[in-house]
Amino acid sequence: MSKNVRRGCDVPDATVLRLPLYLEKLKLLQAIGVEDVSSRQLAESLDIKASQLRHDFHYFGGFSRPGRPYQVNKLVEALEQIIGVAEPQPTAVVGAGHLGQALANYHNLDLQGFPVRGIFDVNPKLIGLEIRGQPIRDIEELAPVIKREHIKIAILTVPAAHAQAVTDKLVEAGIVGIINFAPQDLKVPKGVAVRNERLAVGIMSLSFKVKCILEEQEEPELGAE
Amino acid sequence: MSKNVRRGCDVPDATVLRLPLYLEKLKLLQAIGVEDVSSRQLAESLDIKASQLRHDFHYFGGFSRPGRPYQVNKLVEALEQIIGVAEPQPTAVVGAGHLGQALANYHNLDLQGFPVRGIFDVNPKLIGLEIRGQPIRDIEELAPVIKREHIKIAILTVPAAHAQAVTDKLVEAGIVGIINFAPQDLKVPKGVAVRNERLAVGIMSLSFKVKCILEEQEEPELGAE
DNA sequence: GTGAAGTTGTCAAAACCATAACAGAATGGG
DNA sequence: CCCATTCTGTTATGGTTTTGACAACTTCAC
Repeated sequence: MSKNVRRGCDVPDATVLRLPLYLEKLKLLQAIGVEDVSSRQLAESLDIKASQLRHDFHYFGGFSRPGRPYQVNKLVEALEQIIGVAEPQPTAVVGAGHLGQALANYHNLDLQGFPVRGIFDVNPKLIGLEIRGQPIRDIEELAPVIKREHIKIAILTVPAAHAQAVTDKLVEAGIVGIINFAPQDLKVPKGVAVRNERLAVGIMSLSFKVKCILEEQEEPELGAE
Repeated sequence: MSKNVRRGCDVPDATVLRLPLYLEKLKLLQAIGVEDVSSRQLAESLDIKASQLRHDFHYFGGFSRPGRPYQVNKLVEALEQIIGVAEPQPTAVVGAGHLGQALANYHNLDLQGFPVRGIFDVNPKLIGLEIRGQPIRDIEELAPVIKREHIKIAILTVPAAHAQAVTDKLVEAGIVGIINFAPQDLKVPKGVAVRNERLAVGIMSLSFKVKCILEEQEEPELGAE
């Protein structure tokens, strides 16, 4: 009977990627005072199938009972718990170049539950500068600040050449999750999660589709009929 | 015999997402003078299976002959052609807030084949300011500049509330691909591709995994044995 | 020349994910 | 009370992607 053991991990990646979308939309509904929502309504507003939504939720056990629609408040609470943003997750921004500063300024991060509690760089010209109340600190202060503020998640925006070295420091300091904006694969030990956010990948995959669209428009009569 | 018709589109998304990674790694090899590379070598350096790499390449026809490893130069050229960056793709940045400015400054975009040829905003305080040689222009100039510079791809970094309205203008002006950083679904006509880059989705899916890791570490003895 | 080692292109099997289908439960109207 | 409707949880079906397997080919050593 090892079925009950599953506490809610070992869920397909594809499902995990959708959870934030569900939460986002539900918070919106909550904000305008909607109390109940059916899987069909919610799914349609996200342009997915209702069965997929229910299937996704099913990994975490029932959020409602058959016959009753979902209660927005309960669902928001449950998703926050599942995603891990029921409590705010203090976050560090490592690398205070243009992108790092932009992210530290992005107050939506705060709203979503990821307040920035530390900004770091090596450049002496940047150190001391304040962004939304947080000073840019010398990267040497990484470990103490991370421990003091109980930071588990870091946003890495340093140049690719330094990414691995800084990552090692982050892991050493106790960071468990890293969002990597550097075009560089990171090696981390087991027990640390990395998510790569590569702008170049995104724009190139878009470029591929753009090229396809333009080619199709040029020769629309080719092929069948 | 409609098999030869396939010019290289209708490829799985998952494959398209990997093409930039292949190209990136191959350019690196090229830079250090490597001439040949086998599917195994290349795959290992990207932490994927060699069979998957060959399978991906297979969508576009053979890049080599059985028995011979791939020639780095030819492969780079072929991938650039496929992705559509054989020629530089002039790109617009729409929304010159913190993120927009950071992206306009990100010179890696240039290197990857996406030179910024237009930066736009509505804020009069920003208009006229220069970023890497490009002035921030009034958003009213969108259409003429896009046409003059033959821009097909736009990076959208405006607030969510304005995202759809600006998108409509972009489409009207002839944009074919949009990278959307706003947490807002965009409606576009057929013939326009959109790629969403949502930081919130990334950080939340990471948060989920972090939560799982921390829970596992707390109770590692539960379950089997 | 011949065999061994290594390679690609290609197809088949396995794993994974999305969609559809349906049983059981709640609600509301008559 | 009872039926029609609506809903979820759950399982089955269908499709896509990943992985494995192998034939055909090239190179190199001997």
